[in-house]
Amino acid sequence: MPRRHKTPEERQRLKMLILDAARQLFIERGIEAVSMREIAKRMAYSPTTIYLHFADKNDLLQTLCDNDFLILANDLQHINASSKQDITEQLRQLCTAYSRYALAYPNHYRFMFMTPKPVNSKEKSRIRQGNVEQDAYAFLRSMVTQAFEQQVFRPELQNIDLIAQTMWAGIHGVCALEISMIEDDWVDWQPIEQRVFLMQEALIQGLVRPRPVH
Amino acid sequence: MPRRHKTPEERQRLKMLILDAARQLFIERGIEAVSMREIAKRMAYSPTTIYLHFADKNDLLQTLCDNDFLILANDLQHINASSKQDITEQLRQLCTAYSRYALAYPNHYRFMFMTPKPVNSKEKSRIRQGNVEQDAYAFLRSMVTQAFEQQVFRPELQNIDLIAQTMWAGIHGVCALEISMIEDDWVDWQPIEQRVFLMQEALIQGLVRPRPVH
DNA sequence: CCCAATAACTTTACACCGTTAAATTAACAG
DNA sequence: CTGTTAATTTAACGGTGTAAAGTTATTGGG
Repeated sequence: MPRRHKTPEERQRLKMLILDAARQLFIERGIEAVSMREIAKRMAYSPTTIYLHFADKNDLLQTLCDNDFLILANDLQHINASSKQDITEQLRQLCTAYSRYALAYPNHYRFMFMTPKPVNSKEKSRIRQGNVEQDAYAFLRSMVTQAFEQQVFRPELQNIDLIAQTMWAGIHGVCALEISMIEDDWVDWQPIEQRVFLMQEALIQGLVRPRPVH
Repeated sequence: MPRRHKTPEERQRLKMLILDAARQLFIERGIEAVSMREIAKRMAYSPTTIYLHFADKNDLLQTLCDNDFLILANDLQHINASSKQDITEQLRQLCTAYSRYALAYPNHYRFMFMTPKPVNSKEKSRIRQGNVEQDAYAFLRSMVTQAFEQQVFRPELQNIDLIAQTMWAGIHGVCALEISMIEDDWVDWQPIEQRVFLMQEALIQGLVRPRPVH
């Protein structure tokens, strides 16, 4: 029973309904269970209705993802609050918070950082790039910049993006291996907390200028 | 035109034919183009013939993967040859060789280490686990063990697997981000060689006992 | 007040996919 | 020569994403 000229609020509500159904399916039964037909079934609409609000499946997933990026960025915010602590301690906390997020929502994380995406996805995103409150990379980068200005890194390290990307890659590596290989009993995996912790410490030790020995 | 009692050699040859077709498709058009039907078309058989030699698609891909694991392990072998060099230099070379492999065959790498696999895959593998010449993790682990015995690591690091897994995760992180995010222009990615190099150095610096300062 | 326009939604359809079951073919054993 | 059986194909099932066409029912304009 269609109504002509749905209000923008109603259109938004339906869009949310789609996203909610998708997210629920995503969480309950994993990413491979998320099909357009399944989403539609769950919200008691026909599959093609979804295409009135999203260009295609990827667009839908991308939108779903945007939300998760915001949640991640938001999770990181509270670190800065306790800014009495020194900057390396804050970097440590950043590593911990990031890995906690990744391991708490492995399905989301997989889609966010472990799946190649079409190139056009940036323009459509509603996240404001570079905004520290919405863009987790920007947050990391700004923290690294702070540390850099306090000259905590080894003197030969002069490229802020390179430092930030290396830290990211380190923690990402631990989380990504955990998510992909958790079922694999080929390797005698050590506890994930220990792996995160050692990576974090190794990165700090490896990148930070050694304290002068008296 | 079926022949009764195909010889084991012929059966093996057909199996190879399937694997070759799959691999070629894999390389040419990416993993999502590798469908049973496409493979069959390429080798001018019917799709169902494949199922006479492989249990299902995953079994096929797993077998394909086994080969790549062997190639990786083989790529690493020659590092030990030049064993005159000190062990940290060998660890550096291991990092470089690993990342070179990952970035040269991103599709293979994706499937090997960035895709969750069913649990039963180990039993069927023809790779001998723990064999340094066939198992890349065993190779890394043995090299870390050597280094450990020479007491090159920081004294608080006593868990060999933990050290090995952390080194792996670091390099994996760089490669995995590169492979997944290469198209992403959100982040101002620094050159991949620099990212690999800094990770490698950070890991060494972070894990290795500092030389005593005179 | 009525009717045509159109937004909202559904039905149908296409071309794929992995996989199974049944049918077909042809070489061999007796 | 014939029945058996291995090798292979055809047909089919239930799934996928998505495009095109069809169906309503409300609404703005004459």
